[in-house]
Amino acid sequence: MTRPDCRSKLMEVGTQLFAERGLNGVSIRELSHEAGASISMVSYYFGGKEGLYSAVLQEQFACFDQIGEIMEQHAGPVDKIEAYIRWTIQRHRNNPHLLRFYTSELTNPTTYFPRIVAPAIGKVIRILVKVVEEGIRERVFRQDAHAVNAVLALAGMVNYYFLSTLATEDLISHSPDQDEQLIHQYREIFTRGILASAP
Amino acid sequence: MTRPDCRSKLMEVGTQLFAERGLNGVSIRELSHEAGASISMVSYYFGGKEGLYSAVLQEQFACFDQIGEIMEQHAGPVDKIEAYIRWTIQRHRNNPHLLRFYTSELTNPTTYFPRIVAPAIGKVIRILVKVVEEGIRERVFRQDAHAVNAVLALAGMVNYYFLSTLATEDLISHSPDQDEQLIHQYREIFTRGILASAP
DNA sequence: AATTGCAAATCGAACGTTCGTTTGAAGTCA
DNA sequence: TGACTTCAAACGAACGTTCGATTTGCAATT
Repeated sequence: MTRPDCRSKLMEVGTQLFAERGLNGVSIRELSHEAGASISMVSYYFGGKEGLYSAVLQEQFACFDQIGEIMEQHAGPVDKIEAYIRWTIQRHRNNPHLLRFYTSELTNPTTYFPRIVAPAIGKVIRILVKVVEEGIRERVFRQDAHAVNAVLALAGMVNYYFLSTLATEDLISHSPDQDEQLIHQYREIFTRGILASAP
Repeated sequence: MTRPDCRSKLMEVGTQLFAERGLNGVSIRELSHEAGASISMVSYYFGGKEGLYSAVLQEQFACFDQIGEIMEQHAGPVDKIEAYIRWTIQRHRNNPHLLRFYTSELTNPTTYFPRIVAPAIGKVIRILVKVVEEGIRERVFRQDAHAVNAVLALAGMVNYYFLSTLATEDLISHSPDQDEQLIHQYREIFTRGILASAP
C-alpha cells in the first residue's frame, strides 16, 4: 500500500475548495485540515497558498493542449464543430471543477490568468476561428457570418449550459444518452438555428 | 453644492472593487480609503462589509425586473428573442459591472445568491422558455427543439460574448453601430444557424 | 440674525481574530 | 547516519468590527 501522499492530497482538496470558493475564499488552515495535513505542508510543497493555487490551475488547464489533435481527427467545418462540442461536454463531465476555474478566472482574474488561463482559452478560440473561416471560404457557412462572433457564440452556448447547471443542479440530470442529445441539439442550433423553415 | 455623500460614494467604489475582485478580494480598509471615507463608515451605513456587498448586489440585479414589460412590447417569438438580445446587450453597455457579479455569483455563490441572484436569473429564463415554447407550438420554431436547452444556448451566446470581452478588452471595440451588427448576428445564428443552405 | 441644542455623520484608535508564513524539533525510511 | 517529511507552535501582518470623541448640519430659540 502506498503512503497517503500528502502532496497529492493537498492538490485534491485544493482543487475542490478553490473551485467552490475561489482563491480568496479558502484559508490554508481549512484546506490543510480538510486534507488531514499540517498547515506548513502547503508552504513546504508549493511554496505557499498561491503556489498551490497555481499548481491546481495548471493541472486544470493542461487538457486544453488536446484541442489541436482532436481537431485534426475530423475533416470539414461541421464535423470539427461537432468534435469541439463533444470534446467540451466530455471535458466538463470528466472534470466538474474546470468550468469554475475557467469562469472565475475570466471574471476575477488572478495574477496567473495571463500565464495559464489566457493562452489555453486563446488557443481554442484561435483554432475555432480558423475552422469557421474555413467553412465560410468553402461556402458551407453563410458568407455574412462574422467568424469571431460565431465562435464566441458557439463557445458561449456550450460552456454556459454547464454554468447554468452549477447553480441549478436539480434542473438537469445527465446520462451519456442525454449528452448525445445535447450534442445534437447544440450542433443543430449552431448550424441550422431553431427556425422551422429555411429563409 | 451638495455634500460628497459618503454613503453613495461607498456604494460606487464598492461596486467597482467587488466587481473586479469579488467579495473576498477586497478589504474594507482599501475600499473606504478609495472612497475617501473612514473605515467605520461601512459598518455605520451598511452594518458591515457583507451588508455593503448585499446592497450592491441588490442594486445590480434590480434591472432584471424590467424583462417582463420589455417582452410584452413585442409580439411573436422571433421579435421577442431579438428584444431579449437587444435588452441584454444594452444592459451590459449601461452597466459594465453587472456581468461580473452575474458570473461570479454563478461560479462561486455567496450567501446572497439564493435571495438576490437566483430569482433574477430564474425569472428571465422562465420567460424565455415560454417564448420558445410558444414558438414551437406556433410552428415558427422546429418541433424537435428542446426549449430549456435552446434558452440556455441563447443566454449563453449573448452573455458569454461580453464575458470574453472582459478578458480581452482590446479585441472588440464597440459603437452603437457595431451593437446593431452584433444583435443581427446573434439573432441570425440563433434562428437560422450559420449554414449556407437550408438542410 | 445670531445663538443654542441635538441628532446625525465622521473620524482615528484600539480590539480580538484570523490570516499566511516561518521555524525548530520530531519522526520516517533507506 | 542522513535526507526527506511532518508537525505544532509562534510570528507579524492584515482583517472586520466596535467605540468614544469630534465635527457637521439644521431646526428651534432668543
